[in-house]
Amino acid sequence: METFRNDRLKDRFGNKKITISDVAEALSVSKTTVSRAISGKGRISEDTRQKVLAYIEENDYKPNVIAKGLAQKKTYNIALVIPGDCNLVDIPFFQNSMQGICEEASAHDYDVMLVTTTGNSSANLERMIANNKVDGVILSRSMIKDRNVDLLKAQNIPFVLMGTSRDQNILQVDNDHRTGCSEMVSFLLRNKDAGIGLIGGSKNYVVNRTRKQGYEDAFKIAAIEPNQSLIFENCDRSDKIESAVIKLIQGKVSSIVCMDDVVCSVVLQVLAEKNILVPGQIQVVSFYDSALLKNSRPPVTSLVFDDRALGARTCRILLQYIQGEEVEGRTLLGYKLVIRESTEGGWYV
Amino acid sequence: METFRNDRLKDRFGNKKITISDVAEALSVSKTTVSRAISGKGRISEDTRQKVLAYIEENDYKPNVIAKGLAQKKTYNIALVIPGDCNLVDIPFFQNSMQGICEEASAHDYDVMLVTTTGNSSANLERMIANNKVDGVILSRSMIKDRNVDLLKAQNIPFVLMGTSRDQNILQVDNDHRTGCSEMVSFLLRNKDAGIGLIGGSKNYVVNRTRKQGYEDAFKIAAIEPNQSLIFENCDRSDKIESAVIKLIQGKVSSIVCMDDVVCSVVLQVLAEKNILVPGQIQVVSFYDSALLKNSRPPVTSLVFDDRALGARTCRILLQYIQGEEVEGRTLLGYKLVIRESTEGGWYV
DNA sequence: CTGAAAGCGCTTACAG
DNA sequence: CTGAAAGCGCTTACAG
Repeated sequence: METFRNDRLKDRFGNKKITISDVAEALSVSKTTVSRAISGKGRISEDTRQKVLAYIEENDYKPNVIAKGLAQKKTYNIALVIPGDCNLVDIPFFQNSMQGICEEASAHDYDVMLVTTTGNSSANLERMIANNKVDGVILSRSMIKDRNVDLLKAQNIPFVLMGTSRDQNILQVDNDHRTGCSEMVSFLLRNKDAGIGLIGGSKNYVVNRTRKQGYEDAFKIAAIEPNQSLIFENCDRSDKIESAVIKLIQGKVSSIVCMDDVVCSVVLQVLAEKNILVPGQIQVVSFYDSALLKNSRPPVTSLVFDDRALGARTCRILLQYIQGEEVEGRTLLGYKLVIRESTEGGWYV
Repeated sequence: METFRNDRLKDRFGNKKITISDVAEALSVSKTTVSRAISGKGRISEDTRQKVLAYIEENDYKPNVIAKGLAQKKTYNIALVIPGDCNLVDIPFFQNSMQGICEEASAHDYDVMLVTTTGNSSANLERMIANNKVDGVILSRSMIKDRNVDLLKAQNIPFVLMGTSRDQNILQVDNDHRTGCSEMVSFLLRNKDAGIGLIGGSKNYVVNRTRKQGYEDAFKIAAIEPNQSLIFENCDRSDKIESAVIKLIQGKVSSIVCMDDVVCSVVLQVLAEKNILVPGQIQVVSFYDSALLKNSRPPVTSLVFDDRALGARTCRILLQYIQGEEVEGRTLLGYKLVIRESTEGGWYV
């Protein structure tokens, strides 16, 4: 078996990069001048500025961000905290928002450090902060009780939550799940048929509670009392979902609202096995539309959110905050209600 | 709407951190001594060493890794490159391996920077490298032609591929897909029934080609000629998968081998719609077992890999390489063949 | 065993 | 408008 050894250690000077001193020397100006030409700070004649910029461009000089950071007591890094043990339904969300975050960060010459947290330990985040490696932190979709929040507050580190919290003192950016869910349930309620079941995942996730509020809002708007026996929360395993579906079938509901796509895919399977037609006998909708449902049969009516935009927006707000700009305490992003076959049954029209 | 402004900018000294100078001064020793006590490099009396360590412990001093890095021309960061636009089936893989990478990196006091690449552009990686922000790079599951590899080679940046490449000159760590797939197909071939269909995703992914080789290996071992008309590659959309399944049903195969879980979930759906019993009429196996299939009915026989261990191992090898240690050119990690209901049909026994 | 000094590659008062 | 100098918080020859 062939082995490798890093030979770069020996000829360190093989790929030596050009520094600000080199530029200064070549141009017979001071490092100060070069620095000013680049940063745009401080007075400098347009002439020398152009001269420096031209030289830099031509010789492909890239300032060392680490050194710059040291001098400015900045790192030009932010941390993204994601749960290492999240469940399937959240994964596409993280994937997409991550990309939005990275793009936005890049655009402002920031980089993103990844922190995974397992269970309720914030050891990794603690280490990252102790090491001074980041200027701020993005927390993703949080649990009801989040230790990371406490840590960040105690250390006075700028952070924003990509998600929703009841804590008014923390910056938050989220998709408008509540309004979206309300609108979707209102759509189902348009004929005043209150036989709408709800199946949701763990109540430990704030987002599930928010969605439930949207469901309730819709009933309030329609001035209809929701039937509590049709609501099944904390269905975090497929057997729980299955038994919920069976009860809803027995209850002869006309629709089943799934709080997320994992729930939805199990619901569809169970309905298929029981030979219940969708939407013929029961309509199905999902509060979240991910790639998971892409191949579902039938395609299901769902709320769609732009997670990538969410990530980008969250990142931008953190960066603004870090730079001392004033930012909104809470930002809510839009949604789209997409009607698909799973609610196209015409029997109720 | 309430707004926020970062007040930390004003009282910078509010949360000033203790530096090596503070420690040195407090102990009436030089910074050199403190540095040596911490790093363990250079001669130092056990006495002073303990004294320094005790003080540090007590006063919670954490060296500034950025400054340390500047002095050593290191960053203590590695970059993880993941495709921003990967398809669903890869997401759980990234999620799990990511965690392994982060844990291993943490254990060696390294941190992980996230780089997402879209399409075939390596602009983000280029920026990260130009900015000197990382000591090395982990590339994840690559396409047949990967521009990042060219970039990294040209710049002479240490990197390892978490995946497989035919290029013998790049460090690679991967699950042993080939042997695993071979063993699974051998299991199906144990009764010399060659009616085994294969449905796979895009051939642009190296991993899909590797899996196919495993399939072929098994036939070779059994001295049976595979029937080319039962092999369907490049099924990257569900309609392609569906038509492949239909042809396989017409071909009266006894088994369908799915190259990944997305393929598998579509296959199961189509079989259910066509009222084909699994495993009664057709057995189904998948080459990769992710959370995606967790709720499948019936549970499917599959290869299971430890992606988290893969990530950790990949990270370790990169770190060793960066430090100048000798490492294996290629490392292959094990797998487990898990027999589940989808192949438990007794008709062929 | 220990320390003064130079240096990593930048920025930024301060002085001119 | 420009530059010398000090400084960010470390490390590391070099000398003692």
